[in-house]
Amino acid sequence: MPDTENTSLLRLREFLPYRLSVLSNTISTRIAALYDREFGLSIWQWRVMAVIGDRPGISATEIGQLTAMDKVAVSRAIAAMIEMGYLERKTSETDGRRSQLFLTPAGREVYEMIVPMALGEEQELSGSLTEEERRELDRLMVKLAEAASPDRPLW
Amino acid sequence: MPDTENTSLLRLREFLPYRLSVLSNTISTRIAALYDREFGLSIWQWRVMAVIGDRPGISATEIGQLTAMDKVAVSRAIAAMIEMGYLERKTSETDGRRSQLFLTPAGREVYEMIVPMALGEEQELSGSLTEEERRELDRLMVKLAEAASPDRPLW
DNA sequence: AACTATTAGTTTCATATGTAACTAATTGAC
DNA sequence: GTCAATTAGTTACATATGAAACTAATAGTT
Repeated sequence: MPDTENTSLLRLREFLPYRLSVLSNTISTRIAALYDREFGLSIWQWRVMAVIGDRPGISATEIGQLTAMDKVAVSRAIAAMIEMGYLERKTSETDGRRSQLFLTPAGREVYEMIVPMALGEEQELSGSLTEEERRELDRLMVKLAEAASPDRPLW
Repeated sequence: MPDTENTSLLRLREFLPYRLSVLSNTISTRIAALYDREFGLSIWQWRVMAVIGDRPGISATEIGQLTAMDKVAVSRAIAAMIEMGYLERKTSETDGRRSQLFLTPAGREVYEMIVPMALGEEQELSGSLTEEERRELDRLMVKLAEAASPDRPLW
């Protein structure tokens, strides 16, 4: 049994973390370009908007928890969208540190346009899978997420 | 049929592009921390090293194609690892623009240590799946990659 | 009430990253 | 052979990102 000089072979393109990363980046880049072109929003801004659209009055910290973004990124995304006139911030009456975030009419307008686009994008993606495959993918991703962070309850 | 004010609902956490991104980032961050701590290598540097270890004499451009990294990122990763003494560059004799890259003995040493770690990491991840689930995930990812970039032959 | 610890969110700073401009070498057309 | 077009790789610049320090408000302890 010749023990050739090649230790244990590792081929990047068969390597799960690598493949996941490339796949995710391919998709994200594509979507980012779309939202940027159409609405001047970054992915992060769009994520924040998505959450606020779904839960008006939510705070920055909660957004961070829901989107797995860190608080600096959330803060910046909010600041930019307030600047653009898409968001409005009220200080919570019961806790002066906490902010409560809402879409402005202009923000809601964008939101209502972008949601169908986002869903369409997803359709195009997961539409390439059968219903059963989607369920299976979902299941596998949950398993991987658990394996990747045994501690944190990510989903 | 009440048409409530909520257009078509989008819940970020059920949104495939978002979920993929979070999963991939979770895994990448974890791996990046490991390689950085143990060897002072970034993920990009490690990817470049992985490819060179597998194909000594490869050029920067080819590395870019194999790793889906852009040429600037490849160039920087190479420069840093030459600086660290892990890589060696020879200019191709048949084409003066092309460089040929090799691991130095020090670089190979790191490579031989890191490969098992990387494989171990992957084991921990994909070890959470059965053999059949792995094959299925593989298949689904290929489908998604094709749907995401109908043009480019990514895999 | 005063004092410490904690939390929400922002700012600062250093680093990472991507785009575009650039240099150097090669190829191809004539 | 000369000159434009292409290719490999680097550099420069502008922007994005993350960690840590910071500010302001609240909560908890005595």
